[in-house]
Order: sequence, then structure tokens, then C-alpha cells
Amino acid sequence: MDIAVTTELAIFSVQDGALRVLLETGATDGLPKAPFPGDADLDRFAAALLSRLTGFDGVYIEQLYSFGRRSQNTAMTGVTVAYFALIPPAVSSTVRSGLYWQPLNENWHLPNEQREVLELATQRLRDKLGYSSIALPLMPEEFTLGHLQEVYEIIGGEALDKRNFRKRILSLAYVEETGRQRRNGSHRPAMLYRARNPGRVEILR
Amino acid sequence: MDIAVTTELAIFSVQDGALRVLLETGATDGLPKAPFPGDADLDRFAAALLSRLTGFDGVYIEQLYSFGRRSQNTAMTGVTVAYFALIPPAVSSTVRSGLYWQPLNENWHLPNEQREVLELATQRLRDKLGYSSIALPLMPEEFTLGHLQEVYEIIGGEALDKRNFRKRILSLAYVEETGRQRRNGSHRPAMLYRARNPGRVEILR
DNA sequence: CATGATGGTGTTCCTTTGACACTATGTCAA
DNA sequence: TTGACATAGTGTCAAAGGAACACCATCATG
Repeated sequence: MDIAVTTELAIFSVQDGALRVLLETGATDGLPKAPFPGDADLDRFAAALLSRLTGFDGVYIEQLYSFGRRSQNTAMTGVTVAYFALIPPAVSSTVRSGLYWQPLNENWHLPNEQREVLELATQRLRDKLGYSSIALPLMPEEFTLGHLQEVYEIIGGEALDKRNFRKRILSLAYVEETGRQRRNGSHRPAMLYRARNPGRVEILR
Repeated sequence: MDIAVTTELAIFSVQDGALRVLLETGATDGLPKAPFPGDADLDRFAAALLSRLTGFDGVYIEQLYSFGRRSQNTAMTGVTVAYFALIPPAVSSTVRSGLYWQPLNENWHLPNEQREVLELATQRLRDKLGYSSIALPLMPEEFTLGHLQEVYEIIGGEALDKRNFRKRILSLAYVEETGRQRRNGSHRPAMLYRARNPGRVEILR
């Protein structure tokens, strides 16, 4: 009656203007996963796997869903526990070799069960954008409000009004000024902000 | 590397003015559960277990969370997949013997891990009350708005304004009039309503 | 027919949300 | 030096949504 349990991760990051998911190269490319040994805590195991894959520690990870009897095609049966994680724009060196960042707005092949996980994860991300500070784990330590708005727009898939966006974000007090500025190109420099509670995603309302 | 997988159910119902959870009598009373055989779909298996326990078929059930390495005390290790389900006020005969309805507002003993599941489930129920039609699976086929409000108040734990409640519910159009009335005691009879989409919990906004 | 018990109904105010356009400050090139 | 360009930053108004609030209606019963 014992069963193979697999942990599967949908790891997101926003890079070069696109929401991307981390894929593992292999026989068929797919979401990174590992067999769960059973002698550890599931959530801790997933977090450790995330850290091993990306080099990031203590970043956002959340359990998504558990599936029984995945992949009806293959003979393999078992239980898959899917997680979804968010990491800041990665310096390329931090990600382990054999992994790459796949933009979500392109079309590419992914096994059906993994596509289901991925869609569930992106849906969750989009939903939480509206009632939590879920975007912050995707940001670098310091960022401008313009950059934050860009991330919201990339995930949400629609343009936002700048004034309303800033009003809302500042009233929610997710973020605070660092006092420093970023001078970027040939234009007015922008104030830099940071998360008020780094590593903590807060729910609103 | 294979692991025992257990399915655990937190089944709620509102009866006699209290939110109650279905417990199984045993060495220590607790949430009903069953080993997952691995040759079935997890969600289907949980639904079948629910049906076997309560006699209700096709009622509301939702996956809650999966835990690894439960019960650090006992030697037993494994994965537990917890579900939460809602059933209408049960005619007592439908529930299998060895089971009983425990009111949540009393204090009683429950193993720690199961208490965690139960608190997660009640929290989810309370949250969803605000943005979905989650209360309907708890109602009988026909019900009055007063009865529906009572269920909201029992779950939410606070009194609601009658006029605002009715305005909101009717504008959301979860429910529709049956045209029939219930004459109950020595007072004005109440209109009966039914779910517009029985068996379907809708998310709002 | 008076009492008691629950059913049913609208308005007002306040807060929140969404639409909308112009000035500020820096770099760069002519 | 100054004009062009690019992004940063700022306030108002109207509409919608949510919360507070009190009275009449209808039935059974004694």
C-alpha cells in the first residue's frame, strides 16, 4: 500500500520583461522535481529542493495541490505534491546548470500534468496579486515604484493607471522609501523602495 | 522510497444551531481517514470515502493541504492529504455508525495534527463565506433567507444586519425563489429559496 | 381580537474605486 | 545653452459599494 511521492516545483521569476518558469532539461524538459524520502517534512523538503536548485534561501514557497495517479499514459502511478515559488530576478550564476528560464508567454511543449500544475500556479499568482503582497518576492531588494508596476502589469496582463497604482501601493504600506534614488537614463531619477517586511507575504482586507 | 499515504477528511455540517465536524470513534476519536491505495485518483478517492461515510453523493469537497511526517510522537511516518467537505443537515440515519457530529464551539480532545487540519478547514470556510457561495452546500434543498442568515452567523461568529444580508444575497443571485412558502409557527410564513446552481460553489468579484 | 413571534422592506451616509492630464527632473545632442 | 526626450511624480471628481438604521406585515394562539 506504499506509494511513490514526488515533489514538483513551479518556480517563477520576472526577467527581461517576462514572467518565466524554471525548467529542467532532460528526456523531456519539465518542472524540476524530486522523490520525497518520507523522513522529512514535506514543506521543508520542497524548500530545501528550491534552495538547491536556485541558490536562494528563505524565498517564497507555497504548497499548491496534490495529485494522485498522474500520467495515465505511463505505467507510473503515485502521488505528486506540487509547490509554487517566487524568486527575485536571478543573477544568472545562481541557477544550477541543466536549468533554464522559460518565458510563459511563448508556446512550448510540456507534459499535460505539468501544464495543469503550471496553470494552477499562474492562476494563483494572478489572483493573489489582487489581495496580497505576493509581488514583492519577485522584486530585488531595492526597486522603484515604476518597476513594481511593471511587474504587476506583466503578471496581470493589463496596463495599470500610474496614479491609482501608486496611491494603492503606498496606502497599503507594503513598502517604504529607502531614501536613496536610482538615476537610470536621461530622465528624472526615481525614489527607491524596499519591502517593509521582507520575506513575508501579507493578505489584505 | 515508497510511503504510506493517508486521506483525511474534515466534514462539516450545521445542525441544531452549531457548526459540527464528523468524528470517528476509535482508540482516540478523530477525523475519519483511510489509506490511499495508489490505484485511484486522489480527489475521487476522497469523494468516494466521503460518500461511504455520510451517504451523500456529489456534495462539496475540496482539497485542503498535504502534510509530510505527521505525528512526530508515534513512529509512523508518511504523507497525509487533508480534505474538507460540507454536507446539508443530515437526516441522522444517513451517517454510518461509529461516527458522530461534534460541535466546534465545545472543547474536546483531538490529536495535534488533526487540530491543525481542523483549524485550517474552519479558517478556509470562514474566509470563503465572504467571497463565494460556500454556504449553500450546507443548506437543505429548500430554505428560507432567515435560515441562510443563521448559517452565515453561526460560521462567521457574528450577528448580521437582516436588510443588508438579504440585499447582498439577492443581488448576488446565488439563490432563487421556489414560489413556495414555509409556515412554521405562529407568525408570518417565509418564502422558500433554493440554490440557483446546486452543487456548484461560485467565486465572486 | 390582543399578543407574541418571525418575515419583509428603503434611505442615507461614508468609504472605496476608477477615470483622467499635467508638471518635474534628469541626460544628451545640436 | 538650450531644446528634445524620457521617465518620475502628483490631485480631483464621479460612481459604486458597504454599513448603519426602524418600522409594518402576517400568521397562530389564547
